Amino acid sequence: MNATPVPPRTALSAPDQDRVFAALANATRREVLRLLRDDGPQPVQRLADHFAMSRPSLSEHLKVLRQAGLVSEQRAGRQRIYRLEAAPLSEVQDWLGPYERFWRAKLASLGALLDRIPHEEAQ
Amino acid sequence: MNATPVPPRTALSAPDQDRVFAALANATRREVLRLLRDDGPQPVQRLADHFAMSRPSLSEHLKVLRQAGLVSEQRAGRQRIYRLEAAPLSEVQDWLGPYERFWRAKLASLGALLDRIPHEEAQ
DNA sequence: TTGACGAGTAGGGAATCTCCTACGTATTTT
DNA sequence: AAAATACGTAGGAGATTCCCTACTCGTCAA
Repeated sequence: MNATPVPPRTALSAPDQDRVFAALANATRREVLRLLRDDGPQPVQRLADHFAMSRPSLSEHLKVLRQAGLVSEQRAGRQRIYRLEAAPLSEVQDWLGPYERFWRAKLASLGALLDRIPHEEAQ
Repeated sequence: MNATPVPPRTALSAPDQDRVFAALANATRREVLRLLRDDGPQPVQRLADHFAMSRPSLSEHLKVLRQAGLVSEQRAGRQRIYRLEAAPLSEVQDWLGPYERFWRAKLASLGALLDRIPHEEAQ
């Protein structure tokens, strides 16, 4: 009964939360996270292949992600391997928790409403 | 078997997601959401009581939240009652889904690591 | 050791954000 | 009808974002 199944998670400070949400508020950065998630850790050049923008601009996006704690970098020769760090996303999920009942209530009543509408096959 | 337990949820377009995440990337706006969540729908003046900033500035924050679909406004005399709209937050949760296994893996291994450290009672 | 390569930084420009004060507008009270 | 109330918008200042091109730095290959 002394085991620690889940380590303690410290809630992020407001500025840290700002940084995480701001990092996510950009389609390029979300796509980087998706690539790291689906294709695993990879160097900058391979990430850059997926974007039309200049590589230095992508470098800046990576910096924003790093400062938000969403990715980490590991040097390998002259490459830098970026890796997804999902911990801040679990903080986002924790933040969402208290709101969940609101959208569940809404979706449930909308579902009930839809059920009351006669189903028409064609328009 | 023709009932609709949950209504169809259309995924947000990238610019819409940008708007939601950007709206959340500000402590004042997150606090507004919390107030609407915990204290229910309320007029602008009552929200403004909680902030040091000018009321017009808060009005602009409310506009950002409105444009992200996170709040709705209903006029009542010369007041405008703001209400939490949690639907976009459920989109955020959906977006988080595919990342969940990453932080679960990380937290689990960290938990296991902590379990291997001898528990010391005092420093 | 010289050159090429992978990646970050510097600096700059246009747009956007976040705050302010002043003002406009609709509604309610007197 | 006039004054007060509740709120939004206009316009502006200063900071930040997001993109670019040029350049620097470290590492590997010839």
